[in-house]
Amino acid sequence: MALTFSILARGKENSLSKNARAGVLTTKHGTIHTPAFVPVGTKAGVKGVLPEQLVNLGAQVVLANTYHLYLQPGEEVVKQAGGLGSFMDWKGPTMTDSGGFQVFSLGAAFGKTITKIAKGEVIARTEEEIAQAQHVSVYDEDVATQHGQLAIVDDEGVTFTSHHDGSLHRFTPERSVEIQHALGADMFFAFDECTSPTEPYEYQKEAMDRTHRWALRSLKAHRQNLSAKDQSIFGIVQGGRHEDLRKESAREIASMEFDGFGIGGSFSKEDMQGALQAAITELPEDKPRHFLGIGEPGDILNGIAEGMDLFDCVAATRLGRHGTIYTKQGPINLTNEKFTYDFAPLDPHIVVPGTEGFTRAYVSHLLKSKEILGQVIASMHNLGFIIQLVDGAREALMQGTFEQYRSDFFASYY
RNA sequence: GCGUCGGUGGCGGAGUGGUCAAUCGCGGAUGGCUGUAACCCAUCUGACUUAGGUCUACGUAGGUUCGAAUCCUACCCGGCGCA
Repeated sequence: MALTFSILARGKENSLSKNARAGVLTTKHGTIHTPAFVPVGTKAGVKGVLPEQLVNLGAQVVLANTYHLYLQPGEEVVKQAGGLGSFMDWKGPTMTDSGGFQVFSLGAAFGKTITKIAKGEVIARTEEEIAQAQHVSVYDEDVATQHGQLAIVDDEGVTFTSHHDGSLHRFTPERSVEIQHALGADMFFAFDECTSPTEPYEYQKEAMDRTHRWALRSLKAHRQNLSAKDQSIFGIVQGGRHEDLRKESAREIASMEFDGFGIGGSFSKEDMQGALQAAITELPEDKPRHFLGIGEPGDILNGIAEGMDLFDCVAATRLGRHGTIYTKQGPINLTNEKFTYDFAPLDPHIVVPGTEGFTRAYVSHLLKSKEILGQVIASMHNLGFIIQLVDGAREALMQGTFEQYRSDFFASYY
């Protein structure tokens, strides 16, 4: 077994967080205490933060991306380097995402304002809009350009136009797994289709069924490659915001012999909790669960409450680079004028190793003057904030005080 | 002193008779960002405003014209060249 998982503590019976758990996940490259936050290093590098600093911040595992590394530098380079961890000099456990998210971000979501989390009311597209969108059975080379998209889905796989040079590339579940074997992460995901919440029910169902078939193909491709037996594969639950589909998807994916499970999709904020609850009840207790692409501090605590174990999210580093830092009182945008003379610590209520001596005024200055150090400090701060938040949640679960911990957080964070 | 080129909004720099409160870039303000096409993107950036407009503006002062940042005259200031 490439991976073992055991649960050490659970949320209190009859509490809102009775499904929460704290556990230990072991891989060939080390142990992960869960719940855990997984910093994202899409292209085999967490933007702005050295591996050594990640360790100091408390990071236990990092996640990279198949699509991006396949395009650059190519999986063969990573393979010859000795695998992802060796390539980037990260000594702990690693994960890779399958490229399924790029089906969405370069496909239906391309050039749109809609992203991982949709804002406000989600309105299903009209039949006309759907007809014009990316769903075709036979790939037409001009379709992508025509509709301003870089990814086109069909039943067999996805055709991408490289965002680097416009060249055409093809991903199938088998190909994604093959690349992920070359990347060699301890844990990786089955190839899936992440859908837009604006898609109607019928399409969510169709995409979900396709994701299930792809899951089976991903799993089969993985099990057939005995040289990859140190790697673990996670299946991904889809189903959009519909609770019945989420349930069905979770049941279906759970019936397959995956080592762990991911919950994917693009949500509107209001639908997230419901979709999560619907899926989780169908997942086996004894395997790790990863909430893909989530999230913001509050979303993570809510995910933990529902029983999720792993979280990855680009928000911490992206927000940091763009000038926003997390504080116990909520996020603040350090580039705002009001921080020019604010000589307080970034967040007076926490200590993030490596950034504890910097003032808001200083980092504000660095960010506004576009000094790269500002982005580094803000990214480190945000990663440290999230990791400590999750560490605290794990601690609270062990102590039986998680519900209190969560409500304390929401009482001051807004 | 003569000649010549030029003086435009915080800065750089377009515009060279009406469609100009004036393209664009920088700077500034604010917002966005949740499996990273993301050191990115969006909006605003003369004043007042009942948000439709109103007023003051393209070195200064006059003038031509229905109409001038744009044409003419004088002056002031700057670069360059010659004395």
